Amino acid sequence: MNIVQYDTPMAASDRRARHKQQVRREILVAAGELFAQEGYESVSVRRIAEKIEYSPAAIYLYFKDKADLLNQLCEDTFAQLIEHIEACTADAPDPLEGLIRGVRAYIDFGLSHPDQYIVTFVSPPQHQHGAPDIPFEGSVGQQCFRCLESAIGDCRDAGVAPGIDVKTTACTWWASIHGLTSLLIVHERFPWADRNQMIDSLMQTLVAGLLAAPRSAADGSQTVEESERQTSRG
Amino acid sequence: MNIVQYDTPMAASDRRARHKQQVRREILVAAGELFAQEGYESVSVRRIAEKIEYSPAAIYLYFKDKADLLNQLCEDTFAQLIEHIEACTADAPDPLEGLIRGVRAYIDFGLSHPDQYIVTFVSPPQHQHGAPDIPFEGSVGQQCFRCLESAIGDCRDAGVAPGIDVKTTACTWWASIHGLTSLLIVHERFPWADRNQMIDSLMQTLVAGLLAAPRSAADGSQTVEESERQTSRG
DNA sequence: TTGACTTTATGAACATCGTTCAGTACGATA
DNA sequence: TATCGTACTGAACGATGTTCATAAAGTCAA
Repeated sequence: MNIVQYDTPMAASDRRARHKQQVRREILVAAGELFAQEGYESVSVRRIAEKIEYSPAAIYLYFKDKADLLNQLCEDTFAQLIEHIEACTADAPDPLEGLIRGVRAYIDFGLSHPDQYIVTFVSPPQHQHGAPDIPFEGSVGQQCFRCLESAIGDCRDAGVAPGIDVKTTACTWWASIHGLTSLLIVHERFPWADRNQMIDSLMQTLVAGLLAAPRSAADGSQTVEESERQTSRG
Repeated sequence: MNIVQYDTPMAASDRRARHKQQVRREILVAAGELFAQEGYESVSVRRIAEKIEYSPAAIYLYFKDKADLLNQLCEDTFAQLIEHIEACTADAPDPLEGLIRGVRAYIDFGLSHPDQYIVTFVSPPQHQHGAPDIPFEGSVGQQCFRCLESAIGDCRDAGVAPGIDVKTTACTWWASIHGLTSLLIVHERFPWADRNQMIDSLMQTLVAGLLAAPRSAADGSQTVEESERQTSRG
């Protein structure tokens, strides 16, 4: 940090604001590292304070809550998520490839930011009784879901799966992807199959589902029974 | 409860053992209700004790931990789930139909026992760092997963998808199914597509994935790229 | 430089948490 | 009736998230 000896009044208050932002960032970084290493629940505010050599009470000058700390971290990392997905899908040769790359980017991101992923997607939103509704409209989550919707829409428009309902497909895709990501994080000790093989298998299944989707939009709901009849009795 | 006035010595100790089991059950029921209503983290041992009108310390005569309490509840849930699935799949005409019915039974169970489902599958297992591993081998959870594995194995053996790796497929199926179930429960306010349509869409996708699986076991990992090439450039 | 005012940081405290343990009450046995 | 073992409890411990009065430091007009 620079040592400024003679300030104009305005420069002084500027520097104070800058310093405040800096301390705030310092807290976030420390908290982020500890949460990632040992999990949100088992990291105390006192330990975060100790790491940055402040008193525990100081943290409450910068953040409302311990939860607020994590939420701010989530905002940060999910801005990164969108950035990451867009970077991975930018130069895809076609819509389906873009969709696939985006999904892989999502899974990778979740697995490398497990704590933030759990808080945003896995934990039930109601913390206490009478907790304020956190709005979905305009959230980073919505932005993220729209990313998936538009990627699937592009595939449909490109003729990959002309008959699908984009919203339904986006929901089930998200469900599958989230299912794998969250289970791998939460049930870490489960005797999973090989991780990459599972991701590949899921991607293959999702794509196969797209390609096998009904060619006309009308009769989507009967398809399972049709497939089943074809297979089991033919 | 019967009032027994004259016991033989053996009958007396029997009754005491029975009473102990009864209290144990009482604790589990109370804990289950509270966990379901307000979540594991925000229910204290003291509140559970208060509900059954015992002292907090009494609970530790029956359970090692607060976490142990949760684990016992999960065992119960698994047992119910297995029973439900087996009832639904018992008279299936063929393996694929059995698999499909089992999966639907799983989702239905989750959606109609949302709180138990969350406690068992969604909430991260409560262990500190360096806590002893709770063994998966021999647990009811393993039994449950084997149920899915064997259903998928039966499909493979029946020629539905000869080339698949059963374990990998079981894992990804569970991930997808769990993803949908848990998201529908946890993010209740999310603007989902029609619920039944989503379930149908997921089932269709999973079955399509099975049918499109590689016919030989060797080259599973390349299938996504193959499918994609076929679609986007043809 | 002084003195008033604002911002930043802290130590002590509060309520609550999971958990333990010495000690009590009580039914079963002899 | 006396003894023994089990079931149970009250009080306490250390740790948690959070608050608040207070102190220190910084800012700025005079």
